[in-house]
Order: sequence, then C-alpha cells, then structure tokens
Amino acid sequence: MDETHMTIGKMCETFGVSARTLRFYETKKLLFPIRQGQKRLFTKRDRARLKLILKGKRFGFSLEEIRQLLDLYKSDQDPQIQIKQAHERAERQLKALEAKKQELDEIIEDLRSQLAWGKNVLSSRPPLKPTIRHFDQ
Amino acid sequence: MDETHMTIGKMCETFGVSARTLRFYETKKLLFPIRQGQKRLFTKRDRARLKLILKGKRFGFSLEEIRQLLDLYKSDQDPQIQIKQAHERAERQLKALEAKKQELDEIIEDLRSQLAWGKNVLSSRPPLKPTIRHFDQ
DNA sequence: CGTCTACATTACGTTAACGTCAAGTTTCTG
DNA sequence: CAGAAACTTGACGTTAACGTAATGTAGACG
Repeated sequence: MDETHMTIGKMCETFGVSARTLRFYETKKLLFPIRQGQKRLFTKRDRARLKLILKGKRFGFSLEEIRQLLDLYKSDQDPQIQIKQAHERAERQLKALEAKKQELDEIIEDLRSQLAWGKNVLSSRPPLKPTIRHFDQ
Repeated sequence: MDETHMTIGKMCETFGVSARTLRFYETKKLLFPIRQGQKRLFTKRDRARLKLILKGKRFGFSLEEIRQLLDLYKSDQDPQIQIKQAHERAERQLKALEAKKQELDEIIEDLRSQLAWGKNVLSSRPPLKPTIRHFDQ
C-alpha cells in the first residue's frame, strides 16, 4: 500500500465521490492522476487539489471558478513574471470572494431582521391568551 | 404611471433582467404578477421579492434555495403555529448560511496563505538584481 | 386603416456537472 | 484457470436556468 498513490476506488471511499466524478475532473484538467498501464493513480497532489475542489463545491463555486483558484497554486515554480501575474490574479479572486462574502452577510442580515420580526409577532401574541384577531389574514 | 404596478418591460429595465427571466420566475412560483387581461403587472411585493432573488443569485443560490428563503417571508400573516414553523425553518436556513460562510472563510484563508507564499517568493527575489536562474522551469 | 410596439404563449436549444448504462480489460483469488 | 472485482472508455440521459426563435394579439398612433 503506497500511501502516495491511490487507486480510483480508494479515492472514492476516501472522499465520498463517484469514479465518474474523478474521471470527469480529470477531463476538465482539475486532476492529473498518473497512469500505471490503463489505471489511474492519484497522487498526494491530486488529493490536495480534490480537497480544495470539494471545499469550493460545498460553497457553491462552479468547476471553472475552482479551476481558476487551483491555477493560482500551479505557477509556483514559474519565472518571476508569472508569479507576479498569478499573484495579481489571486488578489482579484480574493476581492471577488470578499464581495461574495458581503452579499452573504447582506442576505443573512435580511433574514435576521425577518427573524426578529417573527419573534416579535410570537412574543406579542402570548400562547396562553388566544389571539383576538383570528380571521385577519 | 402607477408606481405600485409595473409592466414587464419596465421591470426589465429597472432590474436589468430579461422578460423571459421574469416569466420563468413566475412559472417557478417566485413571482406572482397580477393580470390585466393578458398582461402581467408586477406589484411592489414582486419587486421586493425580485430584489432578494437577484441578491441570492449574485451570491450563488439556486432558485430552489431562493424560493425557500422567500417562503420564510410568506407566512407572516398566517396563524401562530405557522409563524412558529416558519421561524424554525428560518433558523435552520440561517445555520446553513452560516456554515456556508464558514466554508468561504476557509477558502479565503487557503488563498491568503497561498498569497503570502507568493509574496515571499517575490520578495526573496529582489527585482533589481536580475535573477540568476533565467532558464529554470 | 395599416403599422408599430409591447406584450403573450409555445417550444426547441444550451451549458454544467455529473448519473447511468453498456461493453471491453486487467487483476485478484480460490 | 475460471469467475469475481476493479477498472477502463464511450455514449446517451438528466436537471437547472434560462436563451432564442417563431408566431400571435391587443392597444397606440399617424
């Protein structure tokens, strides 16, 4: 059992995804398993990438967005200028992410105020005293 | 010009969406324009809902998720028990939202550390001293 | 009256992200 | 060595969220 190389089946049970999904991610250049004959072997790097893919998906990113995020990790060993470009791309991504976070905060706030409203309604209608306005609506 | 009722065209230009989209949202029970003959007239309530729809979309929610959020607003004038149920649903939603926010924070953190790494690489290769390793890669 | 504009309905097309067979290998195991 | 297990490559199916005609109508206007 080489811990640095995992078969597709082992990957599936480890990460709770289907084999189809892993193959699909390969065609989409998200993963790059090496080959042993026909069979795929997923490396430590693939596993790290998959973790971020799943994290991104749980959050709601598209695979294309995730690929762009992953690409930030890719150019580590490129010459200076590419690193700089990657860095700039990363900062733009970060801005976008924080904008998204802002949207989420707004939605949460909208719901919170709505919740508060609901609570007020509940507390202004004590359950022991049956409400007078039965047929409002 | 009745400010409380808007035609579909006016809606489009106000919110920057297509007529198809508005009709589609109607079929999906997200909007409930009234009819004047054949024509749709969108009420203030529809506009409020559309605002939240668009906000949710910018964030990345599916229409189904958005519909569930909107349903929280729906039962305001229902009897007590429904308010209470809505309130509970709202709190579950809120939990989910905050979990999502947590995911986002994690991704942002992942990227931040990667960014820091990029910066280190950059700063460890001062731009004035042309790098020795021109043909690495 | 004819034409334009704004709207309507119906219906087929599109992209993303896989699911789901089908059918053929390769590898393990008794 | 036979059969199961695990894998492979197609290739078609599915859902979501609309786009994009194609075609029809109702009212405004010169």
